[in-house]
Amino acid sequence: MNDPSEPATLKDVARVAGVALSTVSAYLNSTRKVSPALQVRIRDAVRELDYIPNFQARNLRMKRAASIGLVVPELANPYFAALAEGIESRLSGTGVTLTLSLTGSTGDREEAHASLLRRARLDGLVVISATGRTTSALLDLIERFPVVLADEQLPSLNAAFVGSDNRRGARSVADVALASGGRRPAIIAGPRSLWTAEARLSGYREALAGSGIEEHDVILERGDYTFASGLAAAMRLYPLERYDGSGPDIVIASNDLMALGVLRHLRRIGASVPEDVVVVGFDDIPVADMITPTLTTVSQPAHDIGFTATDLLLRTIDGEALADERVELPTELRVRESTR
Amino acid sequence: MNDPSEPATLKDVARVAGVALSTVSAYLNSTRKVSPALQVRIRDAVRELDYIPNFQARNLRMKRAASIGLVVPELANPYFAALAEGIESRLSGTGVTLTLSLTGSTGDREEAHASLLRRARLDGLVVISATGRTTSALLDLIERFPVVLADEQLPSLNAAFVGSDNRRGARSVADVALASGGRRPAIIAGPRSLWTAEARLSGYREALAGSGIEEHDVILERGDYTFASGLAAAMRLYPLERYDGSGPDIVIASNDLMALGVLRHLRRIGASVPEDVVVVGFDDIPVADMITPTLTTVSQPAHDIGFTATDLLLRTIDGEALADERVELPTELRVRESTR
DNA sequence: CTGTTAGCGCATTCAA
DNA sequence: TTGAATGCGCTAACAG
Repeated sequence: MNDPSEPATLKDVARVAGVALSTVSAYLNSTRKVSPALQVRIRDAVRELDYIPNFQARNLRMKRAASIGLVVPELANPYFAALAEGIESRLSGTGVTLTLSLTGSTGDREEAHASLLRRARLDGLVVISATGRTTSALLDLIERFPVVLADEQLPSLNAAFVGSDNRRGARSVADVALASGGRRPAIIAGPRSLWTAEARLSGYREALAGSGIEEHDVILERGDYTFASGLAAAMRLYPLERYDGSGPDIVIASNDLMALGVLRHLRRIGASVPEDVVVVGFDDIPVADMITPTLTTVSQPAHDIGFTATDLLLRTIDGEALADERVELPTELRVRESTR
Repeated sequence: MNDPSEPATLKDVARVAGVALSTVSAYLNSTRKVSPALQVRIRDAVRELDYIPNFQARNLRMKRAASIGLVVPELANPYFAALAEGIESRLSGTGVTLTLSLTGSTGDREEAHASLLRRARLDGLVVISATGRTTSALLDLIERFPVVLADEQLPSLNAAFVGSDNRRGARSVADVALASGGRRPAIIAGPRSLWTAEARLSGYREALAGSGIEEHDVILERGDYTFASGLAAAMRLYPLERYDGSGPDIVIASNDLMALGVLRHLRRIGASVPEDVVVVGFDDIPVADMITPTLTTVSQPAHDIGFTATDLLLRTIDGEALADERVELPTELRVRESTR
C-alpha cells in the first residue's frame, strides 16, 4: 500500500492495473465491453488503492452537478420537513445529492441564495414558495434551471407543479364540520397571496353552498398560517373572557397550526371541543393526532408530493418531461375528535 | 449579446476584454493587483457576457467541494429541523453549500449515504446520530473528513462535539417538577444507547437526591423518544380506564414528544394536569407552547447548536480548530402550565 | 476490444 | 503588472 495522503486517481488505477486510463473508466462506468482478464486486474487495482471516483471531475466533464437544490422557506414547519423527506427518498440510490437552501418565510434571503445556486450550477430545483410572490430572483432561476414548484403554485409561471388538490380536500373537511349541525360557521383563511389559501377557501365555499347556510352568515377571518395568527383570529371571534355560547359554533381553519391556535383559545375561555365548537384544520401535521382533542383535518401527501416533484424534476432534467406538467395529488380526510 | 445557449467561461471574458485569462481570474479573486484600465475592461466583459464562475471547475482545481454535509436521521423531528436551520444560518454568506443526507432513524440507509458522501468529497460533515451506535460507515467517514458531532455524543470517538448541557437542563426541570410536592414521581427515560438520554437521567437523579425522595420510590420507564413510546409508558404507569388518584403524581419525560404522549393518556383517563399530575418534558419543541396545558420543559438551543457546530467545522476545515473540541451550550428552563 | 488524445473551466506556476 | 502554459481527474471521441 502506498497512500501518501493523496487519494488515488483513475490514472493510478490504470498504472497499477497495467491498462489504459480509458479502459478503467469504461469498465467502471460499464460504457463498453472489457475482457475478463482486464476486469480482474482493474478490480484488484481499485481495491488495492482504495480508489474512489472523484465526482467533481466527472461532473465537470459531463457538465452537470449530480445535485438538485431544494429551496424552502423553513424546516420548522413540519409539513415542509415531510416534503423534504419525500424529496430525499426519491433521490436515494440515484447518486444525486440534495443541496438545501432556506429562504426564510419572508423570502428576504432569497436573492443571495439564488446567486449561490446559480454558481453551483445545480441540475435543477424544487422550489417551495412561502410568499406566493414571483420574485425576480425566482424568475431568473426558472429561466436557467429546470424547476418544479412543490406545494404552492405561482401565478402565471410556466413551471411544472406538484401539489395536492387543496380545493377538494378543503371541501371534504368543511363538509364534515358543517355536518355537525352548527349554523354559525367561521372560516380562518390563509394569506390572499397564496394559491393554496385561495383554493382551500373556494373548497370551503362549495361546502357552504351545499349546506344551506347563507354565505352572509359566515364570518371570514384571515391568518398567515402561523399558530399566533390562528390564536389572534380566535380572539377576534371570541372576545369574551369566558365562553357563553355566543360566537361561531364551527371554526374552519385553513391549516393545522392556526387550528391549534383556535383550540388553545377555546380551551382557555372554557369552551369545549367538539361539544360547544367544532374545529377543523388542514395539513395533518403530526401533532394533530397527539393533542386533545385530536384534530379533524385533511392529510396532504407531503411525502408523496416531495417524491413526485423530484421524480418530475429528474425526468425534466433527462429531457423526458414537459416543463409545464401539473400534478395534483389527492388528499385524505382524517376525521378525529374535534368534530362530532 | 451573443448567448448561444452555452454559458460564458473565463476564457470568453478574457477574449472579450482583450486580456489574458489569468488576469481575469486574478482580478475576480483579487489575488493580485490589476491595473485600473484592465479592471474596467474586465468588468464590462463580465457584464456583457453575464459571466458566472463555474464553481465545479474551481473546486476541482482547488481540491475542495465548497459544501458540507448534514447527516441527520430525519427532519420530522422538529428539534433536528431547528438544528438544520442553525447550520444553514452559519453557512449563509460563506459560499459554502449544504448537502443533506437523511439516514432514517434506524440508521439502515447510513451505509449507502456514507459512500455517496465520500464520492462527493465534501469538505466536512455535521453528524447527528439517532442510534448512538458507532457504525463502521460512520467511523470510516470520521477518518476521512472533518466531522463535528451535533446533539448526540458517540462513545469513544475522537470527534468534535457540540451539544447542550443535558444533565444540568434535566436537573433544573426535574427540580421544578419535584417542587410540586408530589411524592410519587415517575421517570420516562430515553434509550440506553443514547448519551443524551443517560445524561438527562443522571440530572434527574441529582434532583431526586436533593428532594428527599427515596430512589426506591421512583418508577423508571423507558421510551425511545417517540410520542407512541410516551403514550405506551403512560399506559403502563396508569393502567386504569379512569384516573382514581393512584399512580405517579409527577411524570418526568426525557423529551417533549414522550411528554405529549403522557399528556394525551392522562387526559383520556380523566386526570388533570397539573392538579392531579405534574408533567415535564425536554427539548421545548414548538408545540410545547401551543397545547393545553402548555408544557414545562427545558429549551435546548437547537439553532445555536447547529450554528456552533458548523462554525467549529468550518474552522476545523481551515485547520484552525482541534478535532476534539467539545462544547456544551447552556439550556434554558421554560416553566409553563403543566407544573404547579 | 484497447490505447491515445483532447478538452470540461478554472487557479497557478513561471517568464516576460 | 501581465501573459502563456500546465494540469486538477475525468469522459468521450478517435484511431488502432
